[in-house]
Amino acid sequence: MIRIGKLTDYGILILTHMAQDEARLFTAQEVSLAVGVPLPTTTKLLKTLVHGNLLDSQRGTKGGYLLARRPDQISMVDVVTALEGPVGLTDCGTAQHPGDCQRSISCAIKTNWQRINQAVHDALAQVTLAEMRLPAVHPVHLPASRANLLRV
Amino acid sequence: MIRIGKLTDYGILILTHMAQDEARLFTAQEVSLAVGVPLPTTTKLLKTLVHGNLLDSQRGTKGGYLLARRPDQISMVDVVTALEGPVGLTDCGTAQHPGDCQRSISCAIKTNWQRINQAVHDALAQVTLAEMRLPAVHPVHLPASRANLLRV
DNA sequence: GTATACAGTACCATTATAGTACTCTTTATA
DNA sequence: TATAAAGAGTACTATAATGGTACTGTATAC
Repeated sequence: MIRIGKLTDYGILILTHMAQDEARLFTAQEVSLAVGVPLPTTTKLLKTLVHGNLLDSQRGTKGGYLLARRPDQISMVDVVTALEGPVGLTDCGTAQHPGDCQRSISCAIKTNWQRINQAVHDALAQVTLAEMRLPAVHPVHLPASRANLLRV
Repeated sequence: MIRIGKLTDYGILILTHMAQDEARLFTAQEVSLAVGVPLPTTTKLLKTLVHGNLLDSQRGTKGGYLLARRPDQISMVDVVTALEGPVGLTDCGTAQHPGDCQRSISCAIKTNWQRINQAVHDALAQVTLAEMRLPAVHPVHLPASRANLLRV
């Protein structure tokens, strides 16, 4: 249920690593090695995170990436939004009756989904990168699931 | 970000429809027509919902499906869990260091993910099928996103 | 006994995701 | 000012999950 992609997982790993030394400039190669994610994938993620305004980049010989804000100013919504795309909902109605809100009950449902969405959004907003560095209060070990997916 | 599949969306549509007449027996065909989802897909979903103990089924000529519990006793976690699979997390560590919790920071992150997971879980648990029948307090219309995905 | 309706399973097509490669631009420094 | 280091941008491919369908089996009312 409710999935978060591998790349987002990596992205959080990357940001958490960089948060260890929050003002430092990291090269893509450094990050790749530290986190254990292949360089091409790492660079791709770093670029995306720059686009999402979570990282600043510096080009040239002594270039690299660094956090755009302090770790406690970066929440998981920011990260997930940057890596998985914008918040949004499907069009109203079913496939058979697109946009036909009056005809079906689906529109009322969609608006209710937004209630849920908001709750999920808030949940993600509450956790910052700074907190992710710390161990959870009650660490629990759940059994592994299939195929490297984070299933919430 | 955080996606809910089309089938889950349909499933909620189906359950919401059946909740209109909560003690009645519905045939798969009836449901299919009412909700506007093709019969094969509808039956697949109905079967899955029976497995998830959200519906009871009755075989034979006068058979059909009905809600296993009252609509206010069925939450969105139940539905989403039934249709998208069990709650769980990936294995600890990165692809390079599977299960190697000490070596990397990822394990601490995973346990923190569970905090988020719990929040999401709670958010879904708070909304019941009974509530889904009602219009939201503040209905908002967000722009449509791509490819029939519910993006939370 | 037969028609109806659900149960179970296995399969195929589509699509999103993950991952990679290649070319271009910027900048420090020798 | 030439060069090498490092990021920017884009486009492509393979894999895997999802969505959708078909087929065979089983129960039950009339």
